[in-house]
Amino acid sequence: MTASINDVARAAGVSASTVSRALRGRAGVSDEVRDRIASVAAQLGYTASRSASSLASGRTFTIGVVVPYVGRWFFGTVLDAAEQVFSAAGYDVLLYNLGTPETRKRFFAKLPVRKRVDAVLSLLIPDEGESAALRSLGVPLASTVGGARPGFTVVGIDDRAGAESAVRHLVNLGHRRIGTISGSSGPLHWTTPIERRRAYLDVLAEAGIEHDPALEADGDYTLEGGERAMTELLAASRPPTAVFAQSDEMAMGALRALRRHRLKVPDDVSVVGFDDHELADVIGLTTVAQPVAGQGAEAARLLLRQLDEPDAEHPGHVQMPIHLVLRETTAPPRPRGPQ
Amino acid sequence: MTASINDVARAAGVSASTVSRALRGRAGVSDEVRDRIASVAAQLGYTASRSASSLASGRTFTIGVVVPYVGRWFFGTVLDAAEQVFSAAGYDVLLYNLGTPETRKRFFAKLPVRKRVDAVLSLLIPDEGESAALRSLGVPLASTVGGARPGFTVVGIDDRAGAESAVRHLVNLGHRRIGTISGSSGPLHWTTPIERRRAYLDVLAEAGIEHDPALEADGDYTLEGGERAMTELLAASRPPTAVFAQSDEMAMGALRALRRHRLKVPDDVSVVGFDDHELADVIGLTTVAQPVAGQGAEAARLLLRQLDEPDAEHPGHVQMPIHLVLRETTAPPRPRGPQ
DNA sequence: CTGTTAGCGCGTTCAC
DNA sequence: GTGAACGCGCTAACAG
Repeated sequence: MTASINDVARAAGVSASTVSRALRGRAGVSDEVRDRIASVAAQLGYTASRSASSLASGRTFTIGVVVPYVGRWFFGTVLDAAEQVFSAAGYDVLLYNLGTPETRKRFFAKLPVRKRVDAVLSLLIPDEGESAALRSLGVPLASTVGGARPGFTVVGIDDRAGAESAVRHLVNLGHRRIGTISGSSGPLHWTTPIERRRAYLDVLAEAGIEHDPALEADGDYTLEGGERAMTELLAASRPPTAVFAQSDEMAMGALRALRRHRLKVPDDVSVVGFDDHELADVIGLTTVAQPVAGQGAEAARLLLRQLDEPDAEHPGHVQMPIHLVLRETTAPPRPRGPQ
Repeated sequence: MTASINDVARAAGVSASTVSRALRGRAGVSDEVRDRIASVAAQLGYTASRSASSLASGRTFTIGVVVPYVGRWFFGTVLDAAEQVFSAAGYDVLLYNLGTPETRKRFFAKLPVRKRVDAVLSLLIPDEGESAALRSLGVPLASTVGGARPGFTVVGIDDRAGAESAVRHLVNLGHRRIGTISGSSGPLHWTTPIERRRAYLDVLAEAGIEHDPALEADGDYTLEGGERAMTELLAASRPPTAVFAQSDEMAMGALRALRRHRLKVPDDVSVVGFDDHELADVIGLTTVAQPVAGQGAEAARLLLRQLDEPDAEHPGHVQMPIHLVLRETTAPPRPRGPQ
């Protein structure tokens, strides 16, 4: 078996409490004894049992991170950044991947994080019941998605402004028939698609362009969905000359659909995405860049700060900067040929 | 505070041990009592403290997963699949993201998973010392990368055969100047790049093509690295007409470099990748497909089986199938113009 | 079928 | 500065 605190105490000729104090850097241990204990512990390969110490102290030094799909670039990147911040501070990360409705339901029903974590970072937007469940844990909560909500520290972006800059860019290029590929809102309090869509409608209205429902399609935030949605848009009686895809992955799907239809980008159709996906640059995709890793790191930092200073004031909502990145998938509309 | 087992016991009019037995579905509790306890527990929102129960039972119901970069598609996808298998079986996942040398060193020095996990899945290839450290944990070990090694259940692919099929494809198309973009082997026992490179050399030799060191470049397994490597290859006195990139991300970088050099793919240069990245299809990249999620799920299943049947025989090495996917980045070399 | 008794390994009072 | 005693919440072995 692995060494316990008593093994170390015996080998060092002291009591277990002294070992505990010494190893955790608490005051009240002479330097000589402290050194002796440290060397004995190292020699025995001793590590305090997390189960035992959290049982005794009530702290777990563990953060629960809840993610819809770790495999997707966006979430993987946020998680990566957050994990680095947590582990640098000595916290472990318990990961919950809640991609399917069943796993999600099971998670919120059983709340396996109860009594296991000191805080929770949610990369998914909980609905009312799920929010309440998380709040019932009684630990600090943070999120990198969705709008401000009670009990959570939310680090996000201004979805509205981002989407506006994308659509306005298309308008400024001279496009009048501008389509959009949205993410399904689903049954959740997922405000992002709502905000981005509203921005789309607002900019059209502002430019005096009448909204045509045939120019909206749902891309489900996936590549395949984006492809399907673009195909739908192309089937309209008067297809769009430009498309605002509300995520880069859907934009990539749209590009694939366009290629299959032998349409040239940006000559025949312009495409703007949202996110600045790692591969957006490879593809030359014009997009709204948001600091994905930055949001994960910032949310993690804010969570740690709440753990350190439980009584201080903490911001409920932080917005990170965004900007439009012009690349090669947008251009003025082709001069009208014979209609 | 949250309810403890004693609160439930008191409210249900039974002892704590009966509650424990009832809630874990152990035999020896009458149906009537079991139901009563279940409803009381639900009402009180009781969940057993994992710290306490693992302290008492010695089991943690937690799996440690060690990953080099969660943000990269390959690892994110493997992790996603593995996590689903683990959580379906009632296990939690402790994630360790070891991207930088410092975090990696710290992890193996302190081994925070000690006494915290029932098993470890490693998505990185540990060197000798790191392997020994993991073995010292005394728990089942599995990995989805690298070759067979003692103490680990390894789920992998035949890197050699995969790389051979890629290079042979280029040879069969008629290419004679075939370059390769390799992943740096680094200081680790990372056999993948070695195997893939050897396959490259073997196929060239087999085809009677002399090996030209100027046609090899290191792409560091990243997009940017792939771009740099391709740029290097293009600077050779006689650049390649085809390139085997040892990962799709490097292949995408190569494509970007080629576009910047105004070279057409596959007309001027053919490119083959390795992995079948999610976006390979969007880009039309010819590549060697490997079941990425499949490897994660299989490794997870094998680990769980070891946990269930510690004394049974367990396979040390499993190989998953691979196959070449022909898309649009490969074609016969352009007929020689005036040299 | 159920209750009682001991720990699991540590942190945290208190004394000394 | 150090040690002894207690308890964190639960499971396991033993009675009955």
